[in-house]
Amino acid sequence: MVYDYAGMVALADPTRRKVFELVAEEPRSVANLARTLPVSQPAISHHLKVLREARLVRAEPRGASNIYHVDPHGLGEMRAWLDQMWGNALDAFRNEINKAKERDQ
Amino acid sequence: MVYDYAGMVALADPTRRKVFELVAEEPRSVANLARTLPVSQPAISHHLKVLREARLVRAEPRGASNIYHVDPHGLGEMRAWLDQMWGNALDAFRNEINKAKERDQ
DNA sequence: CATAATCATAAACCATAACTTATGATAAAC
DNA sequence: GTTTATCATAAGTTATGGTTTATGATTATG
Repeated sequence: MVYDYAGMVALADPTRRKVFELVAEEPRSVANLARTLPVSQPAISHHLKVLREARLVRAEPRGASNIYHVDPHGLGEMRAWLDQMWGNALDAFRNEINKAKERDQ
Repeated sequence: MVYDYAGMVALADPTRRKVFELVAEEPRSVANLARTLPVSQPAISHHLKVLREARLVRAEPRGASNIYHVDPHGLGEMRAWLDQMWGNALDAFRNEINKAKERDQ
């Protein structure tokens, strides 16, 4: 797995999480997001850049606007990595339980 | 859903992620983690506190030691929340696709 | 009882990152 | 062609968070 955790970092910030959720709800322009959230337009642009580099969203130019959508591929990558991580964690946990049971016999 | 994202924040830091992975591999004491990783013992304690408050790990005193384990319940909560989040995101994405198709007919 | 080991917390420090204002570039509208 | 709207980037400030050293509390060890 070559996933680099960028998605975790991206979604760890509350403002950025809100941006993502709004974009996930329906595609939106930067201006729309800036109007909706209580931060400046450059702040929105910056958050979108982080989300973009984490492949959680994708920009699509429409005239002077940039419409942002979720990127299902990036989302899938992150999901796969997390599924594996806590799959491993839960497997290890089950092993511990079993070892403990054997000891107690 | 009342999940408060603490798990995302917890796993966004590389050191903390490493701590979690080591604990997930097998239960470990604070001293063991401090010996294994290139950070001080207080740093380890601090990271464990964040992971604990996110309910990703659980402490179990054994003499003077504190043995940390993964907490399957907290892990399950985070997983459920994420599954719902990107479930919603992917549903919304599919809706957009369908709307676009209808428009193009 | 004295010493050593384990751990959590507090204080201080520093790097990073989240914001703001300012600016320039591109595209639409008039 | 001028103006207006949209957006990204740069510079600078503030806030946050990860780290270390110092310390005290608790538990085992001799």
